[in-house]
Amino acid sequence: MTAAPPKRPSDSLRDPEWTKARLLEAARGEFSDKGLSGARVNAIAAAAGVNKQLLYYYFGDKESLYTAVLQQAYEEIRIGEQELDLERLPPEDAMRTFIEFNFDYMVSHRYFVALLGDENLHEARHVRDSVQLSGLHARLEQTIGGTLARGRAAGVFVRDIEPVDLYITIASLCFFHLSNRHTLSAIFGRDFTSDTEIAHRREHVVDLLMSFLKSAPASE
Amino acid sequence: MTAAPPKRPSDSLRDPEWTKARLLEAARGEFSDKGLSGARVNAIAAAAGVNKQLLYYYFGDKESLYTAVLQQAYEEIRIGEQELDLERLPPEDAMRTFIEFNFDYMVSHRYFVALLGDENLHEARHVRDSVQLSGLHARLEQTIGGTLARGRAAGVFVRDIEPVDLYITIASLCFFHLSNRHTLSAIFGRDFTSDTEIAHRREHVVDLLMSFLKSAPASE
Amino acid sequence: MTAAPPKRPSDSLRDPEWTKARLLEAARGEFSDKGLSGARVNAIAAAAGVNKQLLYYYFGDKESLYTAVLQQAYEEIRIGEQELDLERLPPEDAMRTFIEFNFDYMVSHRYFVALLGDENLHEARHVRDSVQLSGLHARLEQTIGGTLARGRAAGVFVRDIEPVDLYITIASLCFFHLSNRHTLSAIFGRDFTSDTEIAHRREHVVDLLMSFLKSAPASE
Amino acid sequence: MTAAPPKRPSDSLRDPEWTKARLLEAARGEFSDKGLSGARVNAIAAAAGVNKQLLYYYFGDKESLYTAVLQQAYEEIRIGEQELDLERLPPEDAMRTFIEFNFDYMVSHRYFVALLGDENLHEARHVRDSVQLSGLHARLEQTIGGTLARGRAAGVFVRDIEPVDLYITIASLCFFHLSNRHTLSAIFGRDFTSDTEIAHRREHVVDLLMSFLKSAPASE
DNA sequence: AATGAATGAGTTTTCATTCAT
DNA sequence: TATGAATGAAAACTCATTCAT
Repeated sequence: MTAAPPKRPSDSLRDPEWTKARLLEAARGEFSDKGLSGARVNAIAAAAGVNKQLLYYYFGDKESLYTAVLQQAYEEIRIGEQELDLERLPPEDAMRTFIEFNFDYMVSHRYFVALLGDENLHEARHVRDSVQLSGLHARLEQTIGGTLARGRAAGVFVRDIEPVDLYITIASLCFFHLSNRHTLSAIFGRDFTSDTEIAHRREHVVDLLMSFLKSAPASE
Repeated sequence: MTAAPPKRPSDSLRDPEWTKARLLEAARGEFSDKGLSGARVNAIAAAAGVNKQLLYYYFGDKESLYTAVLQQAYEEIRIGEQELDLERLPPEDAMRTFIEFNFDYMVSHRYFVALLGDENLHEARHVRDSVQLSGLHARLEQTIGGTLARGRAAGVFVRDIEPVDLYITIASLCFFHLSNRHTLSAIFGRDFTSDTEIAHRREHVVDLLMSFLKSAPASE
Repeated sequence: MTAAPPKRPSDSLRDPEWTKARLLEAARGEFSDKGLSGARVNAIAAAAGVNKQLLYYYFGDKESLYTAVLQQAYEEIRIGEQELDLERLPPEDAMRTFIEFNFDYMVSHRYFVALLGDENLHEARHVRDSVQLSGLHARLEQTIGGTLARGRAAGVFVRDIEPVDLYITIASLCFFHLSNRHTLSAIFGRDFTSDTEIAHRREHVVDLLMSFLKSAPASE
Repeated sequence: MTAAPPKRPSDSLRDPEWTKARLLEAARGEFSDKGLSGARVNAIAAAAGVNKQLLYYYFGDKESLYTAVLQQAYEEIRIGEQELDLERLPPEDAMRTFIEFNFDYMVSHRYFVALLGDENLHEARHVRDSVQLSGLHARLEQTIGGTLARGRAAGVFVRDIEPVDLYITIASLCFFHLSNRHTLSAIFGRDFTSDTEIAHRREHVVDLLMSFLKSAPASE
């Protein structure tokens, strides 16, 4: 389940915040289903239950709405990560928690996976230059870096790896099996979306990553 | 480097095979750049240097052309894999070769990455039900399975892992850093597309995967 | 003279009912001139003096507009018939009035003749299954049947004939000389569209039908 | 059953007359099904089993082919009428035979009905000015006129009616129930195409016409 | 005589966006 | 704040016709 739906309008039909939230939610659904070009402004307005013109009134145009959706999506996951409060945990637990959070977040927020896929088709031109987002991600880098450092200090993490490199590896393993689940299912003639398959992959991913961090690099 | 461009028409302007090949090539470019909905039939015909109607004459409609492009893309990579002739190599070399081939193929065939991303947005409805593709991938599964078995028999691979699970893990690590390179670059304010970065990641991916295969699972 | 044009918009350019009526009127003209396939959506919009897209906004597509035109055409003639209020007339007058109304209606509503001709080319697929139309025609059948019965009861109509059979015969004689007037004129090298010719035929048709109804069947 | 299909090509694929005949036949089917605008040159060539370009080679363009089809259709019915050799029959028999021939011809050559309907949509511009056709129809007028005269001379026909007027009335009654059978069936919710219905109508039409010709005009 | 390849002009339809209220 | 009406530009697709062999 995604973010809680905005509260119903108390008694008036005129609740701008609620209307905007409904539009954003509808847009997120449409954009993640169809992509930026495939999405229809009509469909978004209809799904939000408001007049199409309101969308323009609040968001300017289709592309700005898309940007707003992406912005919100990134904020939500990064806030979720911060709320894990990894510093309070021993490094190994912290890392495992971080990996599992990412894995589970993608599973339960498939729209996030789809949105990012589509935004990459557009060369990320809607999120690039967002000061807000770079701030959020600087914090993310620090969190991972801190956990790694604590782990190495404690002797549980042996590998020397850059935080961003590790993040990309984690993200790869949490993201790809979902982003590409349809083609994978098609070419292997098998359904990769069952709970069992997902649980199996979760275990594999966590195992792979943790054992990597804890193992010594191959000497030569 | 992509597939070699079809031979020029010997002496005539009327060479249907060549025309179809040019259309496919142009379509591949447009579809990987813009996605199915974003692509313009006009642009494809123009890029192929032919009349727009020829596209319909040969491929029926936009969506069938898209399907043809995907089909061809899958065939090319799978043929490339088969030409590696992994059976001739000792298991460890075979596996490393397979991983490196996949990594390098994605790097040099970015359109493949983009096409698959877009096709997943459409829930793989253009490749599903392709008998041809499922045959190609059955062979792939056998190749990986064979290499794993040989490695375990020889004692170099300790992990017990399903071929398809391993394939997905490999693909994740070869694919994601490219499919999501734009958002990654945007959020971390850094360019992940330089040769140096790519080489760095290649080493990391191969290292991660090989050491995983060769390591013992965590005892409990 | 066709149906009165809808009232002009009082003071605003935004009068959806008026716009729809203008579109229907323009469509009726174009469809009856060119048929469904020959008609051009562009021409209809231009004739209605509105943007082409409005046509889609209000009617969905070309074929639905065609259906709406047919529906309206049938409604108008059947309403006209009902307004004759045949029950108030003695049966012979009623029947003559009905025949003359039909004859005159076709003459003054040539588009109706053309539309029906074209709709038959399409096997009536646009009017089939219209509940509204079958209701209207059930009433028509009753009206004719009632008049026939009254006439027989009064001894003025001798022939025993089914209402629908009679209707088809009447319609044949009122319709064909108009629907086929161009080929008739061409093959006989004569103009059948002059007022004199029409008046001559009217007399002939009424005479033929009335004398048939009043005559005894050939004994054997 | 329509005109006998042209003889198969004896041994060569190159039999221009046969090819032209197949094209005409295919065109007749397509034009009577879809009308001039609805017909597709592609479909005609495919149905004729020949290359589309041959159609242009033999007939020039779509519209000329349409004209050729109409020309042939008119010739065939008028030749059929002449072959009745009405002069050899007593006038009443001759007239009844003429009426029945027309009725039956329309029933068994529905394409003729459809073609004429469509040609009237085009204001008969494809048959107008055909010297050949006006000759054929002059003869028709004479045949009817002669039969009427013989009948009046013999005292069996009482009515004084112009040959062309009579022809139009006959044609109305033979044509309309077929040309408009789809809308009639739709609006009355009944199938007018069964053999029983057709036989019923045939009797009615012959009865109506013969009794009209033999009856005295209403005195006043 | 016959064919498959190729085309230009046009056709329906879609869609983001703006206007008027 | 909210709405339904209206639009222009462009999209996919069609189709009669011609070219080259």
